Amino acid sequence: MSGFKGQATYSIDAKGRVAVPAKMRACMSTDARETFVITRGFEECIYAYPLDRWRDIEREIEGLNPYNRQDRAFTRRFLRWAEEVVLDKKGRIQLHRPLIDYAGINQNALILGSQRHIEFWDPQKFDEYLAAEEADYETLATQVMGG
Amino acid sequence: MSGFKGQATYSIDAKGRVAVPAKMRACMSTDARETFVITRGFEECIYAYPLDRWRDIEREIEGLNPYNRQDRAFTRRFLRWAEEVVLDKKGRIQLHRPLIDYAGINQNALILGSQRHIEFWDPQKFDEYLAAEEADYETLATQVMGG
DNA sequence: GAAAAAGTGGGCAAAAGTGGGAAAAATGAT
DNA sequence: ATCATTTTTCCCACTTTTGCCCACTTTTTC
Repeated sequence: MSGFKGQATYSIDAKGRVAVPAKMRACMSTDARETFVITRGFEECIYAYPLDRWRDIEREIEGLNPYNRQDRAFTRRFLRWAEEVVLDKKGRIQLHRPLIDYAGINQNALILGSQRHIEFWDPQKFDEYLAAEEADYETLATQVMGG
Repeated sequence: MSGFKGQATYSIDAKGRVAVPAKMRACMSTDARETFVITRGFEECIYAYPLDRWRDIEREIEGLNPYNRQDRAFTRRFLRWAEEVVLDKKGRIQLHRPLIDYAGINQNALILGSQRHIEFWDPQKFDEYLAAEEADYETLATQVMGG
């Protein structure tokens, strides 16, 4: 079982449904393949974690100190927008208004595989995000992965 | 199992299929011989990694910090174009439009073995690339490998 | 020079993606 | 409490894309 990767641009219908690309569904363990936890992502997009990955994140959260003010603040902000959703028979995920509005998505969604999770973006917003990052790809690669 | 080397010029058909040269297929471990991960390469070409080699790369990506902005940016840009493809019965790889267009390939592809991965180039683009590099081969060798 | 392997091309069936409608459930007003 | 309205859930049908298979040509090998 490998990490999520690749991209797709799919339409969102009037009911807020988007298909999870088959190639991404294939990356998940068969038992966790039906349920995702979706939430606000960093930068203006929606994150979707397969249930088993979400369990790992929960474990990290449980490692925080409830007697520490900052830890409490982070926990509240982090969990606030998270919700569990089940794929329908055609492999679609149901996104709810508040999340769709947060990501600014309408009509089409750009779907990105990002190793441990899937991201849903408004295509235009993603372009703007890429353009706004100061470092170009090659520089970034050298910085992050070591030169 | 040795590294990839050598070159070939094969045709791309209307569906975007190119044969992986038999001599390169022979360089792969028998179990990983069927699946590649293809993605945008540095410079305008397509990289193809055998699955086992890709696993190593994924491990590096997993070492990044999802709570760090730069790490997220790199992960998105890096994984965006990656996709898993399985060779068909005749040993061909399926390249999709976006990658083909990125590399500017039409009709024919120049296929290069490059140690850990295989590269697909538009033949003309590769010539231009060679011509554009300021350092000639001998100088480059001295600089990179130490003189 | 024949047999086998490698490379090229196209057709067909299955799966993926898209949209919409009916049944069931929830909500709210009289 | 009942009925109407809205929302949600489930299922079905259509279109497009993808994957799979077969046949042919060319090249290599013995």
